[in-house]
Amino acid sequence: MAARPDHPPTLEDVAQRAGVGRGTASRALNGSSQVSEGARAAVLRAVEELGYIPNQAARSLVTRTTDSVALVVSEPGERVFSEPFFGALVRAVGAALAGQGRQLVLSFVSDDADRRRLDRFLTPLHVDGVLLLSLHDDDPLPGRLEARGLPTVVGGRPAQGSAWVDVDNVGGAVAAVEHLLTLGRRRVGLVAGPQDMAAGRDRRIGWEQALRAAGLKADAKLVEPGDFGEPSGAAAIRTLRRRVPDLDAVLACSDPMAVGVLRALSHDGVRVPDDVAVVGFDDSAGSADLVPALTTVHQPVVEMGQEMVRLLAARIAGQNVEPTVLPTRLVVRASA
Amino acid sequence: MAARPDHPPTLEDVAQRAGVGRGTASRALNGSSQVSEGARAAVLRAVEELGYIPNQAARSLVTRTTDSVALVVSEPGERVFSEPFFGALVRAVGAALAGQGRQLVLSFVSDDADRRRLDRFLTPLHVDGVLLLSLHDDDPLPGRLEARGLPTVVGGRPAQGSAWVDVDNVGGAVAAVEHLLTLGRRRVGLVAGPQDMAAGRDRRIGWEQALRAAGLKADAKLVEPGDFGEPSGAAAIRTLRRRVPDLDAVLACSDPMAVGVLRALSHDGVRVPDDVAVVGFDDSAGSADLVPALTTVHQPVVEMGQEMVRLLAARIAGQNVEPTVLPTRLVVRASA
DNA sequence: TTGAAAGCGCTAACAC
DNA sequence: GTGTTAGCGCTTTCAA
Repeated sequence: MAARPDHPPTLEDVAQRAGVGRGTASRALNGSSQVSEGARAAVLRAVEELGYIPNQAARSLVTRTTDSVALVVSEPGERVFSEPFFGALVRAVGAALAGQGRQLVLSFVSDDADRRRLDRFLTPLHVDGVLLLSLHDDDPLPGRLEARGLPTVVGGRPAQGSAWVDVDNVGGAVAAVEHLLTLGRRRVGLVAGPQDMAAGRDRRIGWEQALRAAGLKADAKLVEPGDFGEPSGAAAIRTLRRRVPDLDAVLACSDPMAVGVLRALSHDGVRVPDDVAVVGFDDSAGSADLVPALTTVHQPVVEMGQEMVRLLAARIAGQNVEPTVLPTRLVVRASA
Repeated sequence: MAARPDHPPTLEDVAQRAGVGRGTASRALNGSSQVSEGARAAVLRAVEELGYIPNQAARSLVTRTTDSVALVVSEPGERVFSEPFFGALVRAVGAALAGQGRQLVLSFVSDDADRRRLDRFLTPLHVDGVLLLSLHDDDPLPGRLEARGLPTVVGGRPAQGSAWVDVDNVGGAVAAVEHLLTLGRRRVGLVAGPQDMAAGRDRRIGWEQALRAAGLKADAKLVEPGDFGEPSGAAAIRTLRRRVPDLDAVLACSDPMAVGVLRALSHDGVRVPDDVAVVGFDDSAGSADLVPALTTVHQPVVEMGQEMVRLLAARIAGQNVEPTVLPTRLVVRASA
């Protein structure tokens, strides 16, 4: 039983019960080697009997660490969060953090009120580090945080000057287009993503590279941008086919857009892949299941979450880290 | 400038700069009425000049509150998180919590290691309350937490004895079936969800109710369960059509399953809605956009998140709350 | 190896 | 109204 009636047991209670001083109890629990086996055993037993759980606030006050990291999602619109990609990434981050005994604090920033609130929360005293999912290019947050001495890792795009993790969008697009060319296609369209996001730009760059490398022209006519959403994919493929009647293949730069493309083609009576071959990007963990017959560029979402957490841990430990580019992988399937 | 060289300014620094005592500074910042206007202004100015940010750990240590709540996702499988529903709900919860000045701590529990870890974290000293997304029926967590004196609100299914928020799945299914009957359909199949989840069961119950109320038989032959995923929807509708050749309508109990149904029907050359009318459930925030032509039972995900947060805040404030059932809404569209 | 004691930064009770 | 002070529960010197 705890000494104080209603409160949970404190370290003092544990020490008393174990017949040692508070200092020894603390050392025993924190794995100091300067503790005799006997003392350590007594403390551990007392902990067990009392159901002692350390008070994190008290510990933080003195250690100036919190064992928690913030995952900040800095977004332009709302749509993003309902996409599978987000859930999968958060899941991976959460699991990786748990493995380090750290807590995941999730924050969204969409307006100035959010920004003000976060500005007071994102300090070295409140979190040990921050993971940033920044969807637009000119986000000032990473810089500000680093300036405060808060280790930060950016996910999804190269933020200059800070640690980041990205997937190889260029390489993925190259592989996709090469695959299409191998199939004998020569008019490969691009249902592109937004060009103010690195992911959108990089995929376009890869498409261009592969085309040029094959001696083909990366004609701007072959490109129609969307917003990563399904309807925009459907609209884009229709525009593209109207503009380029002999289009025989298309690379859709997001999962939902690929679905939109497929749906529009199917609706318009276009045979896939006979008339038009389609390759999409697998943005979510399980999209391969959603469209079983679609060849996709697989995005390693889980690995990305793990890598972000790994880099952040290193930075918290004071090490310098190199940015990571995770390889993408072309998953070839018989197109429907 | 802070007194100590490297550390961020403390309340003591603020007080000194404002020319008041630490107590007054504290009162001023916490909005006590027992502070003169002059003193308050001086403190506020000092805060501004120093860039003072309160040390939450120190505050928690004495107030025994943390201004943070845990969102625990207790899951059977992995798939769930990559579904749009999850992201939308987390988003809504995060926003609502931010409005209360509380932090969102996200935790996943899938194995025993997670359970042990959470058991040490989910205490009144670490979080003010917990929001629980429990996907299976027999989760012991809500009971344990309440026993610890930790306010808990369960989302997604009625957990007996505790506060919970659910959407009116029964009513939604009833409305869907009634709509189908109004259209003149008589053989209304059900692509059901897992029957060990309340959401799955309730939708089936609503389907039965509506059929019986119309004097029709809720034949078990008309029901084929899936796992909420798209492929299972496609498989289910095929089984159903084989078993019930004159099937003229179907209610699909999840977003992805509805998509699977539509895709299978379209692939099999079945006209929708002429041959088979389809109604789905809109589990995500934006599914209406995904399948623009599908009539759906709209699930108020955002409202659900807000309501969970609202109830939790009330419970943290010591009030008793009634469980909430959020109304669903039938969104009728011309089926494709 | 260990106990005692000094804080970490804050709130709240207590005097004035 | 306001300053002073006593802790909140923990880690970490500092002596012993």
